[in-house]
Amino acid sequence: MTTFRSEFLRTIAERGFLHQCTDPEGLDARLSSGPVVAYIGFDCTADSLHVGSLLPIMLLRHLQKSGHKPIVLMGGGTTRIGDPSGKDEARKMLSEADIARNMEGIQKIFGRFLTFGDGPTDARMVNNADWLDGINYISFLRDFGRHFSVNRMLSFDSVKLRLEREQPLSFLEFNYMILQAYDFLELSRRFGCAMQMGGSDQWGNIVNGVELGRRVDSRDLFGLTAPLMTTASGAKMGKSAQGAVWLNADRLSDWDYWQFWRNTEDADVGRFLKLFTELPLAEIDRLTSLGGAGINDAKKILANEATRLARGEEAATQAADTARRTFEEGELADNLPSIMVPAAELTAGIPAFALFARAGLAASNGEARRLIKGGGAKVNDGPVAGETELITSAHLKDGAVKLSAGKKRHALVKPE
RNA sequence: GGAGGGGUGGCCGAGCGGUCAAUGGCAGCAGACUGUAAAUCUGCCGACGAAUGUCUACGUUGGUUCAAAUCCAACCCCCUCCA
Repeated sequence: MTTFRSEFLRTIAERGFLHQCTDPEGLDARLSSGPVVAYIGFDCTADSLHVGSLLPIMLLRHLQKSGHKPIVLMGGGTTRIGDPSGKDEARKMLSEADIARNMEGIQKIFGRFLTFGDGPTDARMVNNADWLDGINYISFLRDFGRHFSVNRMLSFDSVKLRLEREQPLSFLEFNYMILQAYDFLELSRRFGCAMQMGGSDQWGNIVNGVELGRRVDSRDLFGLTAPLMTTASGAKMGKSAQGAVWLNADRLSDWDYWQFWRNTEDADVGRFLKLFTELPLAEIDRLTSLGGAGINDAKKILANEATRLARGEEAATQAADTARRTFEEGELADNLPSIMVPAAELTAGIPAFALFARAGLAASNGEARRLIKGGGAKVNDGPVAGETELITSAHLKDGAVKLSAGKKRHALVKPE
């Protein structure tokens, strides 16, 4: 690929964000000549986003940092219909209150990565329910439906794959790309938005939006996608022991978030440093060239930087400190995730399995039992005699009992 | 509306009257080896219970049977073809 003149394209190309672009030269010229408004759409089916969404969030951050205006589009309208993707499982119908609450939670995350406001390069958040809700079917079809060719829609990967695999594809879902294309048009009209970004799976939808803008308004719109994030071993990103790796602190502790990055596979470290931190490339090259034990230092830096972005400076240093004390010095760090247990209960004694389940180290009593039987459970770094061994206040050390599931997952039990 | 195929645990996918809490793979958890990595090997992997065990689960609801994921009926949903 040629060298870009615009800071934004150059940055994201160097850092590995760039997968496809509708018109790289045109976009480069446009970005070089002044601030550009660009957007990425996000679902609001949950009250937090997970690491899987981090890539697009970082794209918006780089965009803003290089002097352009990011728009965060919340899919309030589309969420209301129920996201039909991912087969036929129950389409959760979210109430407006749910959606509003989810948007609020998600907004908190963006506040960490973007600067919101009314200035020329300040980010803003909009909800597509604002225009989708009021659509009149007939006039919508007449005004916009005629610009879509079914023949062409059928040729898009998202649709084609489904048909080839004989998987269900509802009309609703088929219409998704039309609604998304319409979002782009609407944003270009309202805010002069000229670019849509997204994951590579959004390519078809984005291209449709670009074309709709040209046909209806003769606008020059641009589309850009980032590669789909997987780990080097091919797994989807964002899953951890406990499930999704949430960006919101109230869904996943700072400690666990830091640990997620600390446990990155060797082969991913360089790529992740480029994508999920803002360290200069030279520094990243230096870190990843260390090899051997040095790669562990690179992982710590990755964890620190990534945690700092999402959770703040303090959270990052605390998590790093806790990790150092827990893993490298083997002492009891009081910043581990902890649960409170009534002092009286602890005096009476709680069966080990029940305590592990309560501490969140096992999903059920049965799982806790298996963990203990399998020898993976530790109390105060010592072995557990049996599943039913009573843990009492006699086990308190420095005011807490340390439970461990394996070498990495720890929790403290404190009396209250 | 007609004909055919199908709906099984987080996912994929066997089973097709008892020995089925249901083969296998993926994902996950733990152990060994290491570097809080990967790869590899081993164990675990519905819930509850100290436990013989109990309960819940093979689209839904009924039925046949001593016994049903497996047979029958109706219904719901999906796929393909025809109208």
